[in-house]
Amino acid sequence: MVKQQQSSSHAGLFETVASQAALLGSPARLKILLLLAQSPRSVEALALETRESVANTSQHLKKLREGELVNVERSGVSRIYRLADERVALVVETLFDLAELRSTAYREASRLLVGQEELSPLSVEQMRREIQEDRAVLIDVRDTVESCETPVSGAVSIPLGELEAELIKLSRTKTYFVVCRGRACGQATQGVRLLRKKGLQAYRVKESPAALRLKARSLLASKPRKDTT
Amino acid sequence: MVKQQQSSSHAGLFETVASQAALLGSPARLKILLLLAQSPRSVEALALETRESVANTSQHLKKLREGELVNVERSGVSRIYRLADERVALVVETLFDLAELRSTAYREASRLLVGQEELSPLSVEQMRREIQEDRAVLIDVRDTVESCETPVSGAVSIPLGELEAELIKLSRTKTYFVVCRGRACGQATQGVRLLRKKGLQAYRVKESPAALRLKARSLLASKPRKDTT
DNA sequence: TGCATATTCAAGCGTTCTATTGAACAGTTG
DNA sequence: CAACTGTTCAATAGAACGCTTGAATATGCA
Repeated sequence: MVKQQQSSSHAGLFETVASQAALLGSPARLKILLLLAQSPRSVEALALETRESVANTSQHLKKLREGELVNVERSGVSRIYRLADERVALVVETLFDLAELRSTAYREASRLLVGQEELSPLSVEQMRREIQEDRAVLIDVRDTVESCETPVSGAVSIPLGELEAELIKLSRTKTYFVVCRGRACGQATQGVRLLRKKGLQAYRVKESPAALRLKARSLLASKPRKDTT
Repeated sequence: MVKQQQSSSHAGLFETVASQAALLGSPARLKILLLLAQSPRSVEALALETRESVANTSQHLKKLREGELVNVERSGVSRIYRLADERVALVVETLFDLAELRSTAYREASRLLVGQEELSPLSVEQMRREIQEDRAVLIDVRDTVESCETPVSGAVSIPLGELEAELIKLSRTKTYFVVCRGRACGQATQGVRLLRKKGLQAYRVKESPAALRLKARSLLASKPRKDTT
């Protein structure tokens, strides 16, 4: 038995937050947001990459638009959607963090897709130091479109498809960190396996480019260092 | 037209994240989580404070339990629910951040409930410095149960109901920062208005106790200072 | 043992959500 | 102007959701 207490929310504060949070409660929309976090895309492109119908994708985008999470602009015959704010990507990332922390179902699914042994044992700060001191190289295996639109500072762009051909140029004395779209993307794992098959020391970076950008910024804020790249 | 690209999610990675995110897409559950972020509570207490039926509250809690966001333990005749992890509170806080950033509806609702002019113009770090150097006092106006369970480091606990009686003891030369449950809670605003009516310089702290704890920790990590309190 | 209390369960009802289908609506290009 | 393309809209069926009601379960206490 507890004494009653004014809930102090006459207005729809919780309702507005919930309606935006509910937008993140659909796999289809999470996929869309993850893709938009890499680079702007047309409806058709999103539909193709999420394997959903165009109409369905358009409807999801409509909701995301109404929820002020994405913006549209016309470009010729198509409409290009983009995240309304980089911080939207970070919130999505936070949800993946949460699932990793607190959902056994997620961890099982993740084990199947991404593997564990490829993960980098180093923190982002440690990796960054290794890279800055030339003992390691950070490879971004995403499409060039994506790595141009949302570049990872200090990373070399080698799309996964070209990685095998580039292997010959890689130094055997360095450590390789591989980054892709983030947790829910298997590309980095594939890249790591490719590198390891050639005897190179390679690890997967768990964080998404957006999260890396944020961390880089806060690292710079707390202890400024000279920028490589 | 974009070249097709393996979506690389055979397993239900997005589905698992979405199912957890969907839990946060309901106002009733957000209220529950906000309350649990302050202190553990029984089903009945939660039902009373959220003004929902007990059965309904129980069902929401069941979902939250299945989603591994809360834990239960028996205590005599009632069952006490608590957040499974402090980081769950931070994710909820993040969603409120997002709404504040990106939902005009939220900002309107917030203006009605919480007011703007009471907000502290200082960052958390600045406030903490003021407090450590004795120019300011941080007042936690939550119930003593809550302020004991999730204390705010450096804060004095004066429940809102007792604030008026305590006014006489407050120094006129100091600045007062008032903290409550966070963004969606009007108590701090009421406290600030009370203090200002007496001519004291007072501001509302937007962050929740959980967020303050996190920030305090990372501040300590980056530039260690001696701990007051 | 039996009653009171706190919580959960089961069923039901109205609403909302997702994905599908087919049509409508621009802009673009010949 | 007409054909085409990319996108949105409208209508729909099926599932899921949120809340209510009433009953069932389990613990504490006389």
